Amino acid sequence: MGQLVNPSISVDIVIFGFDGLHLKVLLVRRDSSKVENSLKSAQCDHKLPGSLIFENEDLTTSAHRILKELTGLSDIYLRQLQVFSDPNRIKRSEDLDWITKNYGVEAHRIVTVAYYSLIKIDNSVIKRSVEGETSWSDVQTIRQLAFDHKQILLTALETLTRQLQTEPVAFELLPKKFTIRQLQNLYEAVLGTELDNRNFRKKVLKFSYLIPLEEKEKDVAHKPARFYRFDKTRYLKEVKRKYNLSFIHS
Amino acid sequence: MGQLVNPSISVDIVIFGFDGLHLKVLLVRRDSSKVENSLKSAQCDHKLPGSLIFENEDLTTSAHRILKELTGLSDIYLRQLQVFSDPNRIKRSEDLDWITKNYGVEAHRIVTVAYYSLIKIDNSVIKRSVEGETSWSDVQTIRQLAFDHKQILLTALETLTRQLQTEPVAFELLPKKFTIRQLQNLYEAVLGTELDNRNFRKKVLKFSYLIPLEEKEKDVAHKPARFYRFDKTRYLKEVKRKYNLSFIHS
DNA sequence: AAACATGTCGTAAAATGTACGTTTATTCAC
DNA sequence: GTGAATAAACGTACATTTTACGACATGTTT
Repeated sequence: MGQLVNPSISVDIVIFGFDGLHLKVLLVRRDSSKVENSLKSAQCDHKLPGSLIFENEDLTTSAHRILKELTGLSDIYLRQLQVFSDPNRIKRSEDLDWITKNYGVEAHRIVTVAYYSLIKIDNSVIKRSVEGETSWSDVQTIRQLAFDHKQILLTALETLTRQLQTEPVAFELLPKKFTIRQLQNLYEAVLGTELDNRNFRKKVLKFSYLIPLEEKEKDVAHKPARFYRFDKTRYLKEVKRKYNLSFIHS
Repeated sequence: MGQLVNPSISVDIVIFGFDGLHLKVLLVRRDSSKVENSLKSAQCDHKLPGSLIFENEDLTTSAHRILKELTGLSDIYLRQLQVFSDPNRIKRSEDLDWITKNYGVEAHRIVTVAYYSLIKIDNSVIKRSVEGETSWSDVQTIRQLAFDHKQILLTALETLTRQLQTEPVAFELLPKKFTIRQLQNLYEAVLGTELDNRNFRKKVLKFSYLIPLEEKEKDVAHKPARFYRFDKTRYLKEVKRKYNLSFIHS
């Protein structure tokens, strides 16, 4: 039996945000000053926020802790994505150096548990984390990421695309008050398609959990749009109702 | 920083099978003879097949290895489910004893990566694994499992239910040649509903990837049903076609 | 031959999706 | 002010899919 030392475990989080037009992801710029033979290519020094796990705690708790450190918030949408465990996922010497410098550990192998998280982009995110400067990047323009983080991002994107069509996660990315147009822009940005506004309205306005507010847009050069909010309680009721009905039909 | 020893990592697999009427899951009976203060409750000594991971390999590879040991097959449907990492998920002294005896390791904490797998139940499964006797159990009748394996099973069931409605995974559970009735029985067993046979037929027979065969049932007390097979290539073509079309519509 | 279970065909109503025309409220340029 | 521009909001006709269920065919058991 090839009894080796246990791998280290890390948590990495794909944090999505939406600025009204484009889907964004929160990245950390790796601080090259810490590493001796500093990172060469300027394109390659961004990574997903994350951390090696030393604490004796549930990994979801660790992920929430990382989110709290970055945003100050603790009630953020978070979901486990997948484990990335390729033994060779971190093998480049500059990557290993960075880990040693940053965490003070000689890790021979790191298995990472990827999470993805949806936040309202207006929630203040700190400019500087323990890992380096943070910034929002447009998902479409990202070419390279450190380690296997590009692959993790792609997996997260797939999951988001699928989930957006089956669960009401869009509202995690929008402000509390939003217009139908904003909702549509989000769907168009993530799905990469144009949608017919008239049919989109008809569809979403049927949902009992989209509550129209009295408030309307201001200072726009057209008929001002009504604001709506998402009512989670009503959503759960509607889901339950559908679920019950499905047992009546033959 | 609470620098502790890295947790051990295990892989546990929920292996589903279908006997024509009921959804089954492959369980291992824990060998109590190995443990000094042997397991008391007879209901509690079943677990999911799995293994602690010592090898320096991708966890999916480990899962495939475990499946190969159990079934002799290597082309089995396998999918990562989720990580279970509660620090207290394994704390009972008899559980820790069993691990020590079975793996020769004093594990202080085990993080497990759960997989789920779908197999044709007629594929021979070995009677005795390194962990103990194996047997198929009816999913509906399972009350308790060792560790947090009941929770893992429930998560797998949820995933299977959802996946059955969006992807053609049913065919992984059925024999290569199957009747529409068998397919319907599977859906009814997993979804827990009765379906209208006439509408079910209409729906599935529209799929181009369900290929009718010449062969029919024999020795049945009614009109013998035609056999069908699943054509994966055609399925992929049909998916691609739909995907392309979705970009034509506005 | 009757009873039975299931396969097979068909059809009408309901629900949902698609395409697209029209009206309304606001700002801005003049 | 007046009209153009803009996007919200409303409406309508048609196509497609889903659901419910009637009627009949087929092969086996008793």
